[in-house]
Amino acid sequence: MKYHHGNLKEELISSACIICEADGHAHMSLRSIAKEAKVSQTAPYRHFKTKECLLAEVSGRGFEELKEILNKASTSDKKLSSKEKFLEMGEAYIEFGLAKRNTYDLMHSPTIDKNEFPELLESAAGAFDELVNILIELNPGISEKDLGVKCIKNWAMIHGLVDLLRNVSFQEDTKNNSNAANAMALVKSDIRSFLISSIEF
Amino acid sequence: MKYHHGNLKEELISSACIICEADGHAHMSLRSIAKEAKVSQTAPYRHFKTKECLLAEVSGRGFEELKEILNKASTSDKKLSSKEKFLEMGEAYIEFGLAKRNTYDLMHSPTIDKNEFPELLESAAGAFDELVNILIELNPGISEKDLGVKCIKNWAMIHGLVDLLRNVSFQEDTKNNSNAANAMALVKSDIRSFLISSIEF
DNA sequence: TAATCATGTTAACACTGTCAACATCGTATA
DNA sequence: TATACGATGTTGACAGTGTTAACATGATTA
Repeated sequence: MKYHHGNLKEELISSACIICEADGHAHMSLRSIAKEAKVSQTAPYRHFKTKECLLAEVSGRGFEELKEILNKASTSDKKLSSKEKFLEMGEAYIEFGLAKRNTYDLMHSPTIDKNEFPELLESAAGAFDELVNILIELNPGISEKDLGVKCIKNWAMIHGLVDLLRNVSFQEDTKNNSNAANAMALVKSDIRSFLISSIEF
Repeated sequence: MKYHHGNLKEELISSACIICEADGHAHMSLRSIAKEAKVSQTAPYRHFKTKECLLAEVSGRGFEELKEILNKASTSDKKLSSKEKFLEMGEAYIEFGLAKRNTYDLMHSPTIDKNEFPELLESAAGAFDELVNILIELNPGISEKDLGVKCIKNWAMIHGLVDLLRNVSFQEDTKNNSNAANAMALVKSDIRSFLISSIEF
């Protein structure tokens, strides 16, 4: 029955990560995660100035995980061409967006003002750099300007696709025959093919 | 000193639209907009079952406005080629996303479960159809499959771009020299050129 | 040993969405 | 025309939220 917890900060963060992914960051309360750590409601305030600060931490971990995933995809020991590696990265990114749905939301939520958490900007930039590296590999000698445009183009397309894949849901039972839903179903059924025809290598 | 307001529902919605755009939907309280309409805290409950229902209405208006904007861009009386019309639409979409920042957020926020508000799905699909129409114009005789892929590709790219343009902000004072920020600045400075080279007509 | 400081607790504040019970008004019907 | 009723408003209350202030505890360090 020790008064001090010992490892509270870390435990709060990892609880927050779990709750965020389970319920969405909007439904996460400081009190609930404090209770989960068997600690009083206000204990978190010894470690985080505000709720937003804790959420920023969760978001940061998300970016770190994403960066790792992208890095792993592009440096897998399978003998892949640069193009194939890029495709792997694209698929990994999409998979992350779909699997860690709520975390991905938090990472892109305006709830957290990234300008107030510069380390988030850095983490996000780190993920971007994974993209930059592979594109340089694919386009040796490309000008900085062309490289920038190419990066944005591909990033925007894939990032936008994740958003569409998640939001333009169409339920099986309801026959939603809108153009949007039909097209989306088509893409969803074979993401790899879509990427091959849509990525600008 | 009339007991009944007369036009409360409409006034609540338009107040909500204004407050959402000003403060962001997360910071909008039912009570505050009730107060603005000089009506008791619980009056909104005569017109909206929950706060989410009111927000859904706001989101719906956003989609309607977007659809109008896209339609206007593509049917302007200027003598434009189909390509140019498409570019106008792209620019208009991006402009909307940047100008009505918080409304655009709400429209894509997971706060509102679109499956619970089918009319939202319809509105969103309506905006999508504007895109479909112009692409058919540009590609007469295109197969349904190819059309779908082309639509998603362009939509995803532009939608993703909006997200990037807003989030990969770089402050002038802070010299953020990440690859991401530099590339973004480049694109931002000439969106039209970026679209020309990135849209697949 | 004593002082200090990080880290915990308790109590309280203002604010939120929401509900139940009651009040008022316009209107359809007897 | 009188009246019953449904739509629309109000009051009061509840549980839950983020946050702060004041206090308690325990480890570290002078």
